Amino acid sequence: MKNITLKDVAKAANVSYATVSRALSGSSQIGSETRERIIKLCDEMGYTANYVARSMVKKKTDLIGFVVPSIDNQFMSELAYYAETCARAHGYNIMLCNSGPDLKQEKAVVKLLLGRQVDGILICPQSPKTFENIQAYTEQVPVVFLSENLRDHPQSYVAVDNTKGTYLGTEYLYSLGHRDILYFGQRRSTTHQLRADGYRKACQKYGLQERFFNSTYPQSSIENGYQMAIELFSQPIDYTAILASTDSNAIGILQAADELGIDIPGRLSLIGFDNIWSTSLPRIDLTTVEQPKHLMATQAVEMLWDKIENGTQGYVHQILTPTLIQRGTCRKID
Amino acid sequence: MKNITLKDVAKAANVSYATVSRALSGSSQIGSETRERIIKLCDEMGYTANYVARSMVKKKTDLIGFVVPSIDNQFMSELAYYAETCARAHGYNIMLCNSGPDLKQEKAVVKLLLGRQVDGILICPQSPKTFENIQAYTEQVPVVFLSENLRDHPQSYVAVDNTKGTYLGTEYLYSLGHRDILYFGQRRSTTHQLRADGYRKACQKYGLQERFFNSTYPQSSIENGYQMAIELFSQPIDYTAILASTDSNAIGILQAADELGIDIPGRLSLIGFDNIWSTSLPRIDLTTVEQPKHLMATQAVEMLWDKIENGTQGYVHQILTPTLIQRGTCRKID
DNA sequence: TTGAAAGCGCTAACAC
DNA sequence: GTGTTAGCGCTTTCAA
Repeated sequence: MKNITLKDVAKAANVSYATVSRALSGSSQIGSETRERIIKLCDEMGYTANYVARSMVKKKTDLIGFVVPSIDNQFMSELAYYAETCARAHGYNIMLCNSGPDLKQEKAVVKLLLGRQVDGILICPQSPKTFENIQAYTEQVPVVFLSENLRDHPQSYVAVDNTKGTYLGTEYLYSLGHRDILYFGQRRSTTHQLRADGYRKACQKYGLQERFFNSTYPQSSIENGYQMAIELFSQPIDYTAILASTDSNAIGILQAADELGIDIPGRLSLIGFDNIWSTSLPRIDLTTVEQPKHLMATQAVEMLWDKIENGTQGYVHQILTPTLIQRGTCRKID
Repeated sequence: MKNITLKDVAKAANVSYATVSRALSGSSQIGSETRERIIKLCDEMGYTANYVARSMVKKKTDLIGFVVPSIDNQFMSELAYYAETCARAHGYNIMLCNSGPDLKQEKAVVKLLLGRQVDGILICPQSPKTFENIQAYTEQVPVVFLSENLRDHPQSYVAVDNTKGTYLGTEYLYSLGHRDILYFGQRRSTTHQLRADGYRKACQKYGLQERFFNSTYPQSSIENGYQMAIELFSQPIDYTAILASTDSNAIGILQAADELGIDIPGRLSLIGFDNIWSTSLPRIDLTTVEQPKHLMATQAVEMLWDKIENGTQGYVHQILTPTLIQRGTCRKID
């Protein structure tokens, strides 16, 4: 299994190994006939360039670290797909790391990635504390944060306009005739605060009463959404629609409603947020606010790419526009 | 942003840089007092070992290539999660590559990974042709195939016992009183042939008539399942249960049945295969055959690990046992 | 126990 | 246009 190196090829071609290197790198400093002869020879000998050695001298690995709390999360895996594809198109490869469940591990993987000499890091923060958690490293390598709003932190990130998203959702419910809309969400993260803000703004605009139901669980999940919804539904339902802060929460609400015989959308309209893939399943068919995942991932990669290739300094906060996906969980009322 | 190297630390510590290397690698060839002094110093100076340089001399990168058709596929992303976690626990990192949609790209990414000097490759084949497609490379680096049966190919793989899975499903339907069971599946891949076999075996065992409905689409997906189901349901339904070859197909069937007012499980029982996460959604609640994803991924990583660390030759076909997940889409009949 | 030095495979600056 | 050579940051003999 001995690897064929540049030297081997050089020997076979009877040239110095710098010449082989030139032929392969497409340098202009070489005779086209020599070049072709060498390229052909490399092919015949089954030579594969050693990227590690190249990285060594170039001080550049063409590697991007991709850090997510958990790649099996639907939202993350979609982002990962687009990010990997886009990165590879730019000549970069992805090193994948799951950062969950705690800040310690998140920090550890970022450090590890640094040791691997990645040219940049793309990170979906696992918590609002992530920024501070890895601050020591963000000075050593270009980093772009993805999917979480960092608000005014001096770091580049790409996220959706969360406030606009919930505003859109609320407005849509209003246009359908709903006047009593409940916001169902988490308290903790910045993202959730921004989403609550959008709801609040729309309520003010349309003169609706603000009604919050805040989950005591820090993480949004189907299970948590379900538990909270059961609690919610034990009280009188004096509203006609629910705006959930995430699709997971919304699906949990759906489950609770099904069990309790509360018809959605007959009795209650429901809107989620994220547009994860499952929401489009026929039996779920959840009306929701879409995060433009393809665009988010692509923009994040290109932002990072720009930092790496051009050494662009400073930071940019890229806020993408969400769109409402109308499906079957909302109905018009009078 | 100048990186601190061994040399810098050595200079500061007033020792040769070999000594620093020894201190860090936990060599016994060093005075414990020197070691501690150096380790402390490394910490203070914020030294991070350069993995690329180490790889260079060790001729080992501690990197595993992970190739999947598309990471946003639920099944794949679950495997990826477990694989990454397990690999990292063994000191390896994952380079992620999407191989879809064609064999050309699959081959390209494997070649790329080789150039990256990965120590091994874990691959979820995108087609039965994958084996031949990348054969040129499987001699150059340890490779473990994941999730597809390669049958008698002389390559290591980890897969579920597909035949047993459908056998289990058929048997379960039989135990529920079903005597007319339709198998709904793809033709192309080995996996699907094996799944069809399991159905066939169970039919023979229990004296049932074999009834196949084969999709003309090569890929299983909700959309394809739906289209085929619409076609299927345009003919008389003279069976009481459907055994679908995948969860995606099953969910497509569910959609078609919903639209046509065919009650599941009232009129028709339905079983899927894979137990992808969506099947557990409250409104889907699909009875299905589980592939032990955690075990599959872990075993595959450890198999690869064994090949890498111990240079284990030969190949092993690891066939894992599927289990039936009873949920809400099957009912007892008389 | 420590230091000196070779070399991993490659790129790039410098000669010719 | 092509060859020579000096490293990139590290591990690992070999000497001391």
